[in-house]
Amino acid sequence: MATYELEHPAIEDITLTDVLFALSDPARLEIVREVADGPLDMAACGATNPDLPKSTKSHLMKVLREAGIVRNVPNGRGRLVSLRKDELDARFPGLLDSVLGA
Amino acid sequence: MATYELEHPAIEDITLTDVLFALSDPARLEIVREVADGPLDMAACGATNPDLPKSTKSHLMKVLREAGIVRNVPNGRGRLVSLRKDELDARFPGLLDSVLGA
DNA sequence: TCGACTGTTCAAGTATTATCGAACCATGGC
DNA sequence: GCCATGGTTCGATAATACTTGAACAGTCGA
Repeated sequence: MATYELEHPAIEDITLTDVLFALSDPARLEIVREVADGPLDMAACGATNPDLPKSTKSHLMKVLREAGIVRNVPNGRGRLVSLRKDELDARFPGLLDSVLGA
Repeated sequence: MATYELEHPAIEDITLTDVLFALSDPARLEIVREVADGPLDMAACGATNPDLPKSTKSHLMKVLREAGIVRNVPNGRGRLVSLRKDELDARFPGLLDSVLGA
């Protein structure tokens, strides 16, 4: 299942409210913080919630991905998660930095 | 009913996720934009939705107020709504500007 | 090729939010 | 004092969102 590409919205289709909503959940925000320093194996994300069911984590990732915040590409038998920082900065200047800096 | 003060959270009790959630709704975000230029009579807010039921508008305001985004004080027979800009800027530097600038 | 590992999707249940009418209340103007 | 104005609260219903188990699929290593 880690073989195919998942859908990612184009930058111009990303909406501010969707981004804000995705970031408004503590668990999702935590994942974003973890990924902010560089790409991470999806399995390595959410280390703070080690007992989080995988279906739940998959859903959290889906919300972040569909909001345009995160990129999620196949990587071996797993997936690699990265922040779409440059694109987000271009679309919503300063937003990500202010959220992550808080 | 416009006589008593409503509850407003202290700055230090304002959480980032609550703020982001409050701003993640288009109708609420619109109200914030309207108020960004200065205090406004509550009746004047949401001019874009003129047929919005007052109970609905009151609820939207409540979410914004409880998130710490807006101040809502009695004013004659109505209420005056204003942005808690300075406080928000102090607590989450750059956040408001990036959201409003988007 | 056969497991073990990593994730996705589906479905069902739960929980949170949104919406809006109705009842109610202060204030201001007459 | 009375009424119209502006807004809150409550209660019910509808709509979203969250959570999780189960079933399934691609990949890697032995």
